[in-house]
Amino acid sequence: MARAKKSFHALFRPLSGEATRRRRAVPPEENSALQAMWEVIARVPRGHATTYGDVARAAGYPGRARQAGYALGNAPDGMHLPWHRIVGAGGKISFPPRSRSHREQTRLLRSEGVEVKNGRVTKAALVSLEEI
DNA sequence: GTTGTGACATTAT
DNA sequence: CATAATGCCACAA
Repeated sequence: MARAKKSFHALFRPLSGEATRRRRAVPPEENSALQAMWEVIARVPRGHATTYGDVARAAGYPGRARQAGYALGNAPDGMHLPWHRIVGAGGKISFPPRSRSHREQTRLLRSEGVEVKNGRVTKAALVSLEEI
């Protein structure tokens, strides 16, 4: 009885479906990294600001500042995140000067007592999320 | 597959 | 102060 050799594919058959990693099209609602960052952003206190890097770190993703930016840009509108409280390293507003967003962010920050000078929030306004 | 882009950060020059 | 080089990683094309 010629025992049929199992085919290569049969031997390396998918470990039951799960192995079929479905990359692509990960809806933000299922992206735990984004979720974590949204959580962090939501608790940045009024009258203060923090940085993208800080958000990423506090969310458990150190070194992924860009993802923090991505998280903000893709946050559902209904979430009402305090997006204006997130700034670049050193307190620098990350939008191009004179852009709509830049002006709006400046306005919102000032409206809650944060001093913004030359596109930067003062150091005193910056809060490390470790302290919260 | 690869490449380019980006609400970034850090370090070095 | 400014620029460049890296690192980082999801996405779109």
